[in-house]
Formats: sequence, structure tokens, C-alpha cells
Amino acid sequence: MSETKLTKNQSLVLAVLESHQSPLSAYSILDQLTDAGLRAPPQVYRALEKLIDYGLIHKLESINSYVACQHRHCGSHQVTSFAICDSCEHVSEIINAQFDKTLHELAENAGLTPKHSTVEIHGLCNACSGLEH
Amino acid sequence: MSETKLTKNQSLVLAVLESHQSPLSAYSILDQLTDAGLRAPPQVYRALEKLIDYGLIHKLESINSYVACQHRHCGSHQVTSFAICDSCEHVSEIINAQFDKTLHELAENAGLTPKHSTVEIHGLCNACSGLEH
DNA sequence: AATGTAATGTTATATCATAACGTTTTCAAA
DNA sequence: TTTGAAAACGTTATGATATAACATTACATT
Repeated sequence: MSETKLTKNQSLVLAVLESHQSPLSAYSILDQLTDAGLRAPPQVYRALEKLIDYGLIHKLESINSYVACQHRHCGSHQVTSFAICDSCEHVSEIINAQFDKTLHELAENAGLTPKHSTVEIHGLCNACSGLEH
Repeated sequence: MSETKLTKNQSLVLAVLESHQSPLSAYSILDQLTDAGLRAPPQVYRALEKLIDYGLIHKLESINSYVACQHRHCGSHQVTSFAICDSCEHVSEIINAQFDKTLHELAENAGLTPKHSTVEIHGLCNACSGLEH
């Protein structure tokens, strides 16, 4: 899987996300692509959907924003977890096989066969913690 | 904390959530309270915000919906995790101290001091898994 | 060239959420 | 018991996020 060639809009959207450290909203991506000819939300949302399918980007559900995947070939079905700084918006993507296993067990214990998990930890990163006193 | 007496709108909103098994959107709650005299979204959103502060309800970020807390006095600052069936919308609330610890460690390892975490596991519950094949 | 499929462009609208402002209620301190 | 500050409320408007629906274009395969 996943030697898929990206379409023009998909490439444009991915390039915008890859050029930012922080998560972006769909409309903010759209704003940055008006010069490239994009005019309407569906053009961005369609690209985002495919890129998520391909595992190239992730949606942060708790802040309705999107980030480029920080790993090569993050499989689309893997559990991905995020550490999000509420001050500077820095996002770290966490991959941890043991944690995946734990999550899976938790689901099974709750009577659920897991398909996809959202794990988003909010707080303050070390840099921002240091700035407050 | 938390022997707070609820206001009229807070009580109305909580009653609607408690009378449902499944998560509800804010607008769906509003629809069910028109007879009680509620007219506008802020009336519901303001109540939801307070109820979340009090730990009486939770927001499911991945589906923009709200559920009554399944535990007595879920502290507002605790980690709460959810197992959500994508077929029947059944939601189980998971509380597990060891898992909280694991999440906390994960955050620390990522250089983040955690304040609040969103954990929402999607999949199929046992009942719905049995129906398909 | 004809055809079928995926991608695109476009308009409109659905859905989720909050700003802003004026009024009413609550309730403890004077 | 008054009264004044804070909280809750009602209301209008609007902002922010996301998708339905349909016409058009691009392009690989025949």
C-alpha cells in the first residue's frame, strides 16, 4: 500500500501542512492556497480526507485542525497519539506499541473491538512551562 | 468542591443527557428543550460548559457530542476515556488509574506537562459485532 | 476518437459554536 | 430590608467547521 501518487490539490494541501510546525484549520489552509487557485472548502476537505486515508496527515479532533504526519508512512490504521501544547501549539506525535496494546485491552474490557482511536493530551510543553513562574 | 446547586437551564440540559443512552449534539438537546422554553444555542452551550466544569457531563470531541457522566462525581480534572460504538453509538466511560499514569508518562516523555486528555476509542461493540459477519 | 472514472470547480447549505449586549435573578453584605 | 455586585438568562447576530449536490474537466484505456 501507499506508493500512491498525489493529485494536484492533495500535493498543495500536504505542502502547506508540511511547511508549518503547528496544526492548521481547513480554512486556514484554504487561505494559503488562494494564490494556487483554490476557491472553495470542498477542494481542501477532499484533499484532507485522502491524505488522512493515506496516513500522511492527521486530524486533531480536539482542536479541529490538521497536521502533517511526523513519521514516514504512518499507516492509516495505526493508533496515533498527540501531545499538544496549549500555549505554543507545538504538537508531538507519539508512537508507542505498548501503549497501543494497552488501549486495545482497555477497549476489549469495555466490550469494544477498536478500529480507530483518538488520543490527544493537552498541556504545556517544557519551553512554555519554563516561561511561566 | 462540587455541592453546587444547578441552575434551571443546567438542570434541563443535564436531564436530557441523562435520559439518553447515546451522545447528543448541542442542537439536538436544544430541540428537546423548546417545550421547556429554550430558544437559542447559547442557552444550551452555557449550560454544557458549566456541567463540564462540574464533571457532570463530558464532551466527545471526535463526534461533537455530549454525554452524561456515568460515574458519581467524575472530577472535572480527571482523565476520562471513552469506548464508542460507531454502529449503535453506545458509549462506555473508562476510568483506570493505571492508564492515567501511563498517559501521564507518555506526555512527560514527549516533553509535555499534561492538563487534560481526550481519549476516544472508536469501533464496534460486542452486540454490533455479532450482527455483522 | 469514444468511453469511463477520478479529480476538480462551484454553489449552496448544513452543522457546530460564540460574541455582544441588555435584562432578570440571586443572594450576601450593609 | 434594601441594595448592589455577580451570575444567570434571553436574544440577535455572526463566526467557524464541514458537506451535499451537481456540472465540468483531465486523462488513461480501449
